[in-house]
Amino acid sequence: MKNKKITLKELASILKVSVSTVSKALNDSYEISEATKKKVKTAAIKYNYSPNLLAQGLKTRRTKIIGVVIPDMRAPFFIRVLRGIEKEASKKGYNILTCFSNESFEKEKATLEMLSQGNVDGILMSLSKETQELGQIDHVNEIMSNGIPVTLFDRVDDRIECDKVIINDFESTYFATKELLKAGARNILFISPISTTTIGKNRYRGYAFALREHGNLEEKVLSIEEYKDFSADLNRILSTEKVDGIIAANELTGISAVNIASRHGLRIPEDISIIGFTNGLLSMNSNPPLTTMSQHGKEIGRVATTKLLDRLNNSKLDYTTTVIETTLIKRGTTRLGF
Amino acid sequence: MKNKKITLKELASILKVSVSTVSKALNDSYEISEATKKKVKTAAIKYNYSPNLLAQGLKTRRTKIIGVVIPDMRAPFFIRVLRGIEKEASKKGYNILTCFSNESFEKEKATLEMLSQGNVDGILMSLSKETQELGQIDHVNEIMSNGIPVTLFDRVDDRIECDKVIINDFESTYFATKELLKAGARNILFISPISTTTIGKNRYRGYAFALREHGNLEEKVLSIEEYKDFSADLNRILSTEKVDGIIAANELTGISAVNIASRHGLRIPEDISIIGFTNGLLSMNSNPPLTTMSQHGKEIGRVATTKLLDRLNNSKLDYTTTVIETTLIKRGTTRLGF
DNA sequence: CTGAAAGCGCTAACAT
DNA sequence: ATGTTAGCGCTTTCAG
Repeated sequence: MKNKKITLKELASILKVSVSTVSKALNDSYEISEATKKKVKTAAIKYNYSPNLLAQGLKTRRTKIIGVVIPDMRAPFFIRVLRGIEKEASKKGYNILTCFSNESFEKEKATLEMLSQGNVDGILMSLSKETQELGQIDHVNEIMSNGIPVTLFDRVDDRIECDKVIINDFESTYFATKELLKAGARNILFISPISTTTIGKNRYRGYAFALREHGNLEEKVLSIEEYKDFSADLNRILSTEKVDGIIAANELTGISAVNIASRHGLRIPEDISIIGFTNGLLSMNSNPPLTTMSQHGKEIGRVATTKLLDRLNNSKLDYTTTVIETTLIKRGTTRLGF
Repeated sequence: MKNKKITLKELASILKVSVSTVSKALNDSYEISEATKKKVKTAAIKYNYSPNLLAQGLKTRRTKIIGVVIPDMRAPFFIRVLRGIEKEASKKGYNILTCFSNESFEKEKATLEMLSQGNVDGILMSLSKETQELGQIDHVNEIMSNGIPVTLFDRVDDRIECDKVIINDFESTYFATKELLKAGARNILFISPISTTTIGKNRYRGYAFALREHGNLEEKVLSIEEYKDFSADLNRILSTEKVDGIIAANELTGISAVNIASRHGLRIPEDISIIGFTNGLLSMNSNPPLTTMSQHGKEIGRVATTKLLDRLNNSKLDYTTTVIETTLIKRGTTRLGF
């Protein structure tokens, strides 16, 4: 009996009732008697009926799909966020349409345009690097003016009025730097491949502020444009300068720093302490395991999804910004007990 | 002028022509004169018209969306495949609806059901662990009988008739094992967290075959059920037995093996050689960097997408299985020159 | 070359 | 409590 898809109309004619009766029965309308509801529902199962989502969406203006725009799918952080989003969304009966902007403004814009063509009820996104460099926000505002709510996470823009979920970037590097200072480090290098993003800037500020507070210690900053040059750059710095602490603004550079320092003959954490960002698989499995600021990516995804779904059910809510606090996960690249 | 979304009907009334004329003009129908085509198209841009994908899909039975079902989003391999899929799909004007089965049969089944409700033109998927353990294939056959083509990748089932993209699992571990033998290893441990999947079984067979060929060397196999027990299990083996080579059937256990062996006081690769699977960030960034079998995940994704899209355009094609050959990436966990 | 009209599968007033 | 009907926005015969 389970076979080809069947339509409402066909089901109605099998049951010899009208389509609207079937539709209402399936949707548990108060207008329909319990008896027919039961009859319709069992028939629906028997004939393997399931509604055509396109038709339903066309009619109700609801697709139960939320679009997710991720800047970089290689970054473990975003993957964790995605996990959080997927879990929460599927719990609430929503599906996710995942798209990647690859840090490109044009791709991001094109993605939003396609998402605005009726497929999704709302959008979760993190701004691409290029978008933040260019300071563009029109494309985001435009999709919202089309009635599609957007919740931004991680990389946001103050000028966009919408729900946001961010981490306390400034404080996280501020505290990370203080930890290294407490452990005795005085020559702390800050490594960032995201110095052009809002979050990258805030992380730098936290680092710089801690140094200033601590007797105006000298800043050492390595901004990375291309990953391929990074190794050479860091090696040069380690050869020419004394460095006894490193703070990396993302996971990958943190891990690379561990490996490079280690090959450079430095003992970790005896000679140099290192703190990274994102508590992902890389950090857990490096040698030694990397002390890192956990951004609670899954939680960010979960909260962002909740906020978006809340808004879908009540568009009158005030816009809010939620800050997810980071946590320092102490592991082998920093001295114990500090 | 760029503002709210506008419909075909509205555009038609602005231009004082019929909706069908507008529709045909936009779709470059031969029935429409060049003059009106031009007029319509410029107006479409001026008034920021773009078609409602739901309505279009309802009518044409084409959504330009392909569903992707991934068993485990933490696995770097699948993420790489996803990248390949996304890139190829977006190049061809398709979007992807990404879903995760989390290695659960029920979730996989539910996902396929939802994907069969009209949202997607076709499906790319890799079977979940549980699905393979249970040997279930009905849910896949059912969605295909609903007219939605499926292309399986990596974890496939011979009993399902569809397009497939796989790697040469047997050969890859066969050659990997031979490499370790050539380097002098005689006590080679095979670690697998996927021993219940088809690919896991084939990888085991390749390993076993190489040992048998080489004078019936003794097999040592560690099958992992739970990651959390893994560390203890491996430590026990390393304490009680002589092991001078390890082949891990996936990336994560390969990396963990490196760390555990290293903490165990074994020098890598002098005392023990290790080969992992998947050429991901973890392997590149371990210490020492892991020698690994690259499965060319992006290529798998690209090819699978191509095959699916080809079938969407011509459902009469014969089903084919494409094998993507693995490549051994030699790095620091195996001795040079062997 | 253009337009009227039917209909994809569904929901929801509005009858009855 | 059930049915009739009018669309959602689009494509596509079929007429003109």
